[in-house]
Amino acid sequence: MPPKTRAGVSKRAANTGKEDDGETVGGKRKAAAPVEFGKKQVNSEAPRYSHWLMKSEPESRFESGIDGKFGIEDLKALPDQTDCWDGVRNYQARNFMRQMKDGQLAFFYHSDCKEPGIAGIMKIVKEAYVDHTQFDKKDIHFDANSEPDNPKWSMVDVQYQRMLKRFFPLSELKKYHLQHRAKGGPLKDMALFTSARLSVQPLTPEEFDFILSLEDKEPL
DNA sequence: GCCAACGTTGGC
DNA sequence: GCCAACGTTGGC
Repeated sequence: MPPKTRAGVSKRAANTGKEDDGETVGGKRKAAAPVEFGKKQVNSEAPRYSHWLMKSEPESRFESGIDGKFGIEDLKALPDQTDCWDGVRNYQARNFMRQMKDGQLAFFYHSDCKEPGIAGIMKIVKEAYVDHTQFDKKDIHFDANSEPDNPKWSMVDVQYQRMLKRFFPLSELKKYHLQHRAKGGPLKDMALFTSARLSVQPLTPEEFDFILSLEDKEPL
């Protein structure tokens, strides 16, 4: 149930709902999109991603009197170690969740905390369905502009898989990213850096595998 | 349909 | 706490 990022609903949202289907993202801006996912695909089909990274804030931070903290330890502690990833209020992030398939893996990323970085791995165990919090007036993610017969926001269920053998700090990932950008390598276009604020991001298998391989390496 | 203003994210 | 980056809104 925890809202994973603070993404509140904009008070100024006066949405007609027209931006909400398909791959087109809310904004019309050409979005500095070094990765192709921002663009509308000419031949319809959205690219099929197989791996993901999802951000959540593991440390307490009160907003409207509500603590949105949710780290990987919180997920691990739940019954079935499973939870719904509610509270996403960004179209790009939502659209990625809608592409997620049962059984796919996602990194659990800790954001907005002392040590941001990747903490562990989870699995998608339920594909996108209606995020109920958009209709709950008392929920911090309530969206007055979303109509029950045409809900704007979706969520997926995720299940804890395991912690990484060691934590991968953002700072370390960034060093690799910069190296790879200069000389080539799997992390050269990683969304964590090219679309830094996106809370749900796709990873290529190469990115995913490379990051996993760091488990057996010394911290850079 | 452009774009300035506003609000949020999230690293530092 | 600061503030750069950038998505979203809404005036024109």
